[in-house]
Amino acid sequence: MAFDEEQKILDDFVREKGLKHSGQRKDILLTFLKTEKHLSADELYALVKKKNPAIGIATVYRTLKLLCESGLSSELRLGSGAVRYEHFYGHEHHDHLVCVKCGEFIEVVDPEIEKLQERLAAKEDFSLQGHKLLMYGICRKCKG
Amino acid sequence: MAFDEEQKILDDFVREKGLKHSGQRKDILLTFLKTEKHLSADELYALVKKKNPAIGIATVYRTLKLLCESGLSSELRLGSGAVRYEHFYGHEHHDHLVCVKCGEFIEVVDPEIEKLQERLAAKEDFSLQGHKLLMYGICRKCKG
DNA sequence: TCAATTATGATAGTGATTATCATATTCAAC
DNA sequence: GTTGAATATGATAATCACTATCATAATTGA
Ligand SMILES: [Mn+2]
Ligand SMILES: [Mn+2]
Ligand SMILES: [Zn+2]
Ligand SMILES: [Zn+2]
Repeated sequence: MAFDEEQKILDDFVREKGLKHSGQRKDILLTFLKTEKHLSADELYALVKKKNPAIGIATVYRTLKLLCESGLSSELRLGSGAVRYEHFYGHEHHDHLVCVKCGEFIEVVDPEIEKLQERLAAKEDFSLQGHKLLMYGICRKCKG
Repeated sequence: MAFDEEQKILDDFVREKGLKHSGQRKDILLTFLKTEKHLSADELYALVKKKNPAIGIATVYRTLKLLCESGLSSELRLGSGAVRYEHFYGHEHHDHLVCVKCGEFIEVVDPEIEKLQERLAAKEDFSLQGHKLLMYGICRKCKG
């Protein structure tokens, strides 16, 4: 069975919090991990239902919250509309170029930008904990 | 009467779009301009009502949309919760340090970061139109 | 096996925003 | 100035993405 590491992370998190195990959470986790996309709760719900049609949307929301808390997933908020979730564990930090035409995400990192953010925060005597950088524009494909 | 430039921008925008003028929009604009804060629609509504108690929240939302379209205001989305609006016309582009404790915004710019974003986008053959950089952490005051 | 505790699914409720609609205003043409 | 077609407004219903509630089911340590 794949995704052993990720499953262990969730199991440990659940145990540590005094929670109990459930098949639904496992189904949701595995479905989430199988897709490398930036999914909304609704989109993930649709996918999980193929494997387990009895599942409820509330459980998907509850599980996504656990995945974020345990470090397996992280939120992505663009404009209005639903929050999207992406893999976090085992993925390097990255920022996103978002195509305003087709909605495509391009994942990017620039170590220099990361460093300059630290410098910028330090100048304000601000303890930087994290950041979200979204860059909007037109992707290569959409430029034609 | 102050804010002549801004009023002209809205007037021109309204005329160009074939819309009509209204006192409510003027009240909302002037109230928005008088406050240098990052306001939500509800907060602005509360302020405008002091000057014009008959005004409706729907008109505040409609006007904020016009202000953004005409380049007088721009949206700021942090986490969940209401969208916030800040002055755009006559203000240099800037990004924000957001204190996760007190909610304070610190406005910052780093020309090098701006430039590196362009380089990053160019590398992906992506036409950059804009960006939103939010940096989260603890501000000087909250560190004590 | 048992009992305490947590998980689940259905669904009601919420908060922010948007749509609808009857009425009021604006404004160009007379 | 009056008119009338078009837009604006305020009240409020509707929507969207969640979040809370609750009765029932599953988990788990004793
Ligand atoms: Mn990503
Ligand atoms: Mn600002
Ligand atoms: Zn594209
Ligand atoms: Zn602070």
